[in-house]
Amino acid sequence: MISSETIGAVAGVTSDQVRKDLSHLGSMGKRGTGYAVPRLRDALVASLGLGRLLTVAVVGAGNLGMAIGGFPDYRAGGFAVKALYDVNPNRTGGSLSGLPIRHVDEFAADSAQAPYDIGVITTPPDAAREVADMMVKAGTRAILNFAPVTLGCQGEVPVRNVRVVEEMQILAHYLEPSDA
Amino acid sequence: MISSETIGAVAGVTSDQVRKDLSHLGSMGKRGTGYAVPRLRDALVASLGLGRLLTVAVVGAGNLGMAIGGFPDYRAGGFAVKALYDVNPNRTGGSLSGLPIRHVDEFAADSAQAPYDIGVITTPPDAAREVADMMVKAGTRAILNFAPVTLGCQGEVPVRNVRVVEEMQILAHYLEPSDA
DNA sequence: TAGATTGTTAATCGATTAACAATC
DNA sequence: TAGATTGTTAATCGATTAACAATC
Repeated sequence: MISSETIGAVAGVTSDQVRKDLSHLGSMGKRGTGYAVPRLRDALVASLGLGRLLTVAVVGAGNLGMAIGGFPDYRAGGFAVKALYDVNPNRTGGSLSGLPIRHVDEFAADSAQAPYDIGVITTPPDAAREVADMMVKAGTRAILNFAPVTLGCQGEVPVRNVRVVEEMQILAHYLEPSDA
Repeated sequence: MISSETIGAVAGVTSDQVRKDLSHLGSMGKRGTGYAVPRLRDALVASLGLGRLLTVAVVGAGNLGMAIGGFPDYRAGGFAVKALYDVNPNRTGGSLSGLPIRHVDEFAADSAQAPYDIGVITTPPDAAREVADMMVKAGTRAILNFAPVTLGCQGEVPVRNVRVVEEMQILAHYLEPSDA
């Protein structure tokens, strides 16, 4: 058993917040005693859709793309990297540590049955927007953009129903004004 | 000149929001005509501290670290990658496309004069928390964590004054519950 | 003057926090 | 019963949106 107080202390939020959030799952706790951990975990897994690995496609088989897609450390923890895509036929067709490297033209067909949960963009900046549009059209559920360019809200396909994480760009906003 | 209406249309927000936000800079606009672009830009640059490049240090000179730190595309756009750090003496001492590869023990001393704006963690997961603590102690202003591990709010040094971007982990939260 | 657009005040909305009756 | 802790309702807070007088 665990109390909302304990969960809050561990997570760095208030017990009120924990109870409020958990109440969305229904009445999971027992008054006077707290929450049964196994039952709570099962309910969270079911609610958040963590019962399966999130599928990942990496587009851009350059150094960054291969580093993210190809190495074991970055293939752990709830994510299943399914394929690496590139536009250059010289790079495609083979595989990298068991990860197939496919031509970017095959992305849509590969997505037809089951869209990717996460599309990672590791192309040069001038190709990023085009790739993002392609992913949106193919039903990719989230886009993580590592190309040093802001995709923003313009483009052929409006980015809706898809969260675009503008990596470095967004980070800059977190910084306080320069003291220099 | 540009109006709040036009800025809002481009940025995808309402004109009210634009005016509200810009009012923090003081009275920059002219009623009836809008905002003078050069004056507005200057005020934004001054306020957001964009007058200089944000300095970046990458810790972990593995494939990912070298891809992010060493290649031109990822060194553009307002960021100046200053150094790559690693714990393995066999990897340190040299340079990668002009970027010095230094031993991680030198990080604190290198930060003493001018702390890094952004510290990028590209180590294996079991070293990430230790590196984050080191960065916080050294005054690093923001941390971008690429190690597939959640740094969270625990650790030797509480993470204060520093935004930790939990890469893949945070992204998962953006996804809606699985439909599978 | 008349049309346009700002800057600010008021209203709305949602999320967080506080409080507490319910109840284990 | 008495202490503990939930689940929910009310209060607070901040941010977004609406409205409009000021004024270019």
